[in-house]
Amino acid sequence: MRPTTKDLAVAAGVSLASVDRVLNGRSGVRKKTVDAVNEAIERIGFVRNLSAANLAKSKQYRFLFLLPRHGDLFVSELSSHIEEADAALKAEGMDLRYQSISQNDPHEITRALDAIIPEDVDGIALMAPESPQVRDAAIRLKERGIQVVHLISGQQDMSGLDFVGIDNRAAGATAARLIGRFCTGRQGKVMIVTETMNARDSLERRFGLDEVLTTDFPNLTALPSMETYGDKERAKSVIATAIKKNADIVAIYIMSSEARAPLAGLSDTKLQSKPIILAHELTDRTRKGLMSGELDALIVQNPGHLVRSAVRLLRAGVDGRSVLKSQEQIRIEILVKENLLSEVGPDT
Amino acid sequence: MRPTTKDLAVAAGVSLASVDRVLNGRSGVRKKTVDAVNEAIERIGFVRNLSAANLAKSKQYRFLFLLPRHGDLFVSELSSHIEEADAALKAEGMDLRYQSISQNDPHEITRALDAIIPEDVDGIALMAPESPQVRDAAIRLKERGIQVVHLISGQQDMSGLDFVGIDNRAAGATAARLIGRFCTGRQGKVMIVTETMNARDSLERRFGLDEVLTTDFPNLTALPSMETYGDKERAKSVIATAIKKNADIVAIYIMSSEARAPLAGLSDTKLQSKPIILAHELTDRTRKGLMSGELDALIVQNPGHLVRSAVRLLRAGVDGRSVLKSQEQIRIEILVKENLLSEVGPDT
DNA sequence: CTTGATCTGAGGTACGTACCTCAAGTACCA
DNA sequence: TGGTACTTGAGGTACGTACCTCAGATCAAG
Repeated sequence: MRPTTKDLAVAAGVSLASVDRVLNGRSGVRKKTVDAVNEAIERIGFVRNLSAANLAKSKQYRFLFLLPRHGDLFVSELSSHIEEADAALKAEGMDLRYQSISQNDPHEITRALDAIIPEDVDGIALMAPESPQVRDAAIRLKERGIQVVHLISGQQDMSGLDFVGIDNRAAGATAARLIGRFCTGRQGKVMIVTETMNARDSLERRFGLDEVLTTDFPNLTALPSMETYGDKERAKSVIATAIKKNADIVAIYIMSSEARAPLAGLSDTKLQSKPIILAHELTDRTRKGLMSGELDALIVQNPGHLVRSAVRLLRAGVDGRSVLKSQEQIRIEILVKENLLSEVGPDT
Repeated sequence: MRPTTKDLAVAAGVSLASVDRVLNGRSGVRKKTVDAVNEAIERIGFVRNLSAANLAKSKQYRFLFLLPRHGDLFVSELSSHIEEADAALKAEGMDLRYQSISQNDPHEITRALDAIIPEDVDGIALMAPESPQVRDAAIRLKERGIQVVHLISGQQDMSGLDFVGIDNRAAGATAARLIGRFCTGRQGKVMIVTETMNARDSLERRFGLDEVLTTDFPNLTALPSMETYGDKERAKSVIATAIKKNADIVAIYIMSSEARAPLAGLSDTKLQSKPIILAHELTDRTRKGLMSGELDALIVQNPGHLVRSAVRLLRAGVDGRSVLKSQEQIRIEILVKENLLSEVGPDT
């Protein structure tokens, strides 16, 4: 059997009370006693029984995800994974919820953040576009004892707040690598479409893309980023204009997580030859596109991982534990038609 | 606060003892009572407190991983992830170990399996080449009340035993897709190297590769699979012979998890133009190869996921729970230089 | 040596579930 | 109607940790 706190007390030559004081970092313990306990922990290989600890604490962790209101398909993926994680983690004392906030009004977001009180919520996972107001509100939250992590987009100055999401520079670079490889021996332009370049993730992806494209694929020239603002008609018109000016487009990179508008805009256009098309995130739309051959590859972050990673970070924050940030790095996954099905993958 | 068994008893109008009988599937309960309890569970949203349950059971799960003795780099990756998982899950009553078994002697493997007794071990994760003797020994284990899952390779007739690993047919198909895409506009041969075609995974990968290559990439012709038997010198000679016969090799697919011998065999060969090279699994060697440009892409299964998935399956087996097999599907990941770094990824 | 502050030990309760025993209840059959 | 088998309830202990109180020990400074 594994050693218990009782065994630990005996091994350290102190009382259970002192062991408790050391283990839970309470004050009023001589350094000598602390050392004795720590030494005994090492010696007998004591590991705190998490089940018992959680039970004794009978602690509930209430975490709130704040997601953009007029969400795209990827946001609905996220919310369904939140529900799933909530169900799975209920048994461990978790209570996960999500709530919609404005997509672009910093004042509304700030008001929502300021309205949150520690009595209701232990931590927040915030998915919101970058703005100084929001950043300050997040810091105020933290000062009120509420944990905050940034989800997916992140703020420019993270101010010691944690970030959950992929390295978007690397994601853009990955896209460039695939595009370059898929276009071996061809010369031409790469069209880049996104919802808005105001989003930090789009900026970083573009940066990573350019880096690899200019270095490794001089045969390809990236066009200026085009913005759809999530609007189909606008997407159609800007794309049509771009194609008229550049008949030699060989690849198209859809940078934003919402691929519907750009894909709709592309539907009835004509190019010299079928271009390579890359998009982000796995949704019903992009899955369909990949299966049918409309899309050539996807660059994806796993929404389940995002949610669970955010929860782990928030929980570590509440418990005052530190977390290896590198451990919470979200993988940049590449999907083609053939490895798409394996994407139902484990939680793990 | 969340409802407890006590609340559940009140809600169902029965005693705590009956609730316990229903929750833990004990016999001697009228259907009517069972229904009443289940109805109440739904109604009040009862979720068993896992921490309390684990504590009360004070159960230890002892799982043993059996890995091939003369393991390649990927096997060492696996064992280090087992140690990691062991440390992480100790607090939840897990005890994970691994042990080396013969790589190819079915009799020795069978002896090892038959020597395992339920007093020592609750479950086995077995990574061994396909053979009838081993399959039967695994079934005997199960009959003795020891859970068994097959890791990575799997047996032909799974006989109701669980399998943890990627869909190797799909992995081969993914490789074909990448090779085909990376060789756009080129005509030539695809060299296929593996340790041995006796392994089920190599067989299936080859099958998936051929399927996609013949359908979608008629410009590429796959050569017969070449076997290295893990030997550098042999690798050198077979590869040299193949290249002499086929100067138009445009791509090389290393199917086995051990890429060292084939890569060594390729090191001082000359081809008309630099071929595309794909390999499997992320090890120090393949990471280096990918970074330096020696390798163009990797097809990878995450060893941490494999280990945790095996543990979940074994534990579910011990607890008599069922698991959605689709939930335990291991992802087929594609790595290029740019998304390699994100591969330190989270557990979860 | 006294005083006050700091530290330690003893002992208790609580968390929610598992599992045990024993008595009492119900149903059915002969 | 009595006997038997099945079903239910009451009450208990146990798991390992957290957290509380209070008395007593130890220590440092005056």
